[in-house]
Amino acid sequence: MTSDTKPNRSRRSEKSRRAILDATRALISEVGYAKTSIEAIAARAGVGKQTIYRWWPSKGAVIFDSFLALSEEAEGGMALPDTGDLEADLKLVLRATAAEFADPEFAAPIRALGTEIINDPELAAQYREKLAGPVDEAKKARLRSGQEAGQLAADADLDLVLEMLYAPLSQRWLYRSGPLTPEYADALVEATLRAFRP
Amino acid sequence: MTSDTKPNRSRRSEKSRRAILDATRALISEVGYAKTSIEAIAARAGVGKQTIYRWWPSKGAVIFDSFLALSEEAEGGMALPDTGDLEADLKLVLRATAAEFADPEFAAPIRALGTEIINDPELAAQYREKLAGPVDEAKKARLRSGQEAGQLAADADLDLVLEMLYAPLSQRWLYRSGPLTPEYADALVEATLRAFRP
DNA sequence: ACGTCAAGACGGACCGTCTCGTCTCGTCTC
DNA sequence: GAGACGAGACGAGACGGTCCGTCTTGACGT
Repeated sequence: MTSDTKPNRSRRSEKSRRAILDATRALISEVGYAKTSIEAIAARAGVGKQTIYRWWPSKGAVIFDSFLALSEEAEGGMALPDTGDLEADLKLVLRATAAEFADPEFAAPIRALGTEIINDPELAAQYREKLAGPVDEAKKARLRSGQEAGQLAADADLDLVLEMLYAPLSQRWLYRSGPLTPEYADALVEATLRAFRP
Repeated sequence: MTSDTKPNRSRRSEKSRRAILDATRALISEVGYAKTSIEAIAARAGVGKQTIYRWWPSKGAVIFDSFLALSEEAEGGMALPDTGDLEADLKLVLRATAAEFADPEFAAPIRALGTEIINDPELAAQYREKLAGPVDEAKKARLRSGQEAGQLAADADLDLVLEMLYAPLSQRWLYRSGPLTPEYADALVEATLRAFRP
């Protein structure tokens, strides 16, 4: 009855897939999230609309995949610095994160992704699993190392530590409620470590 | 709802204004943000579309005003509890906030507003000034009282304290990255107070 | 009389679906 | 192997929808 034949992955055109993902990223950073339409992506990629609808269920999924592809390219830079000084390492990382957020080139796509995630629980789950998850694990690994070195309370809830470190930064950026200075990043690290010191 | 030179404000129909704002809130909590269109609002409110476009510049502005009206009604309940025990008071408030977020009736409109704010800097500024600002001031007043009672470091940056208290909660809810239990709210308060204790 | 009002027509942008005819494949036959 | 065949993905774009933001109409209130 259901002639809902699923597409055959092995016959998929890698060229079209890349073109669509590249066009998506280009359009988002050029004209912004709101004005990026499926039609525009298809035209830019030199692709039929059906080729997009065949492989992705929604605009959010396309945006998500264009991100996933980007992060997979930069897989190597996943390891966080571990000089033995947790506070110094965290300050370095949080300052870098703050600087990234300040760059419009990075900011626009992340806002686009955030917008989709807020209104699509399924996409949110995928985001946590495939993008945020691995990064958070790397961060928690560094915290655990600090824990073993006695720079963090042994019973500290690492998920909570992570949230207290990053959530204020994310929120300040997302809602544009304040400046993202290196001093702010430092204050965040200092306060969080004070809360969870051994 | 900013600078309207052309239309004559004194002739504006209060009945239509209320009907539009009420219909907006009703639609958002019924069918969700994405499916709430200006046309649907006009039909629901029994109002011509032009009456909306005459007084509001965008869908985001209508949504924002429907919120503003709501918060102005509940102006009285702005004062936070002050029993003298800062930790207990904060736990009470954060638990209540967590419970509010868990209620779909509240959640949907706040997500809608958040979506608009992320992609509209001007709306974000208005949000901070007219909605978040006063609430944050009330919260900071309670923190200041705790500071004077010696329950918080005298040199604590109250903006930072506020962010460390609320941002993790907001982020967890916005991205659905974890449960919002009373225990979580308590842990957040305890960790934050530990970071800023005298 | 004037300006706002409800109602809705209008052109335009995109949506998601649906053909087209073309271009790749793997398979089957000789 | 070589050529014919068929399944299915492809680019292109027409189609009926929804919603946008503007514009027109006639009723109503002051």
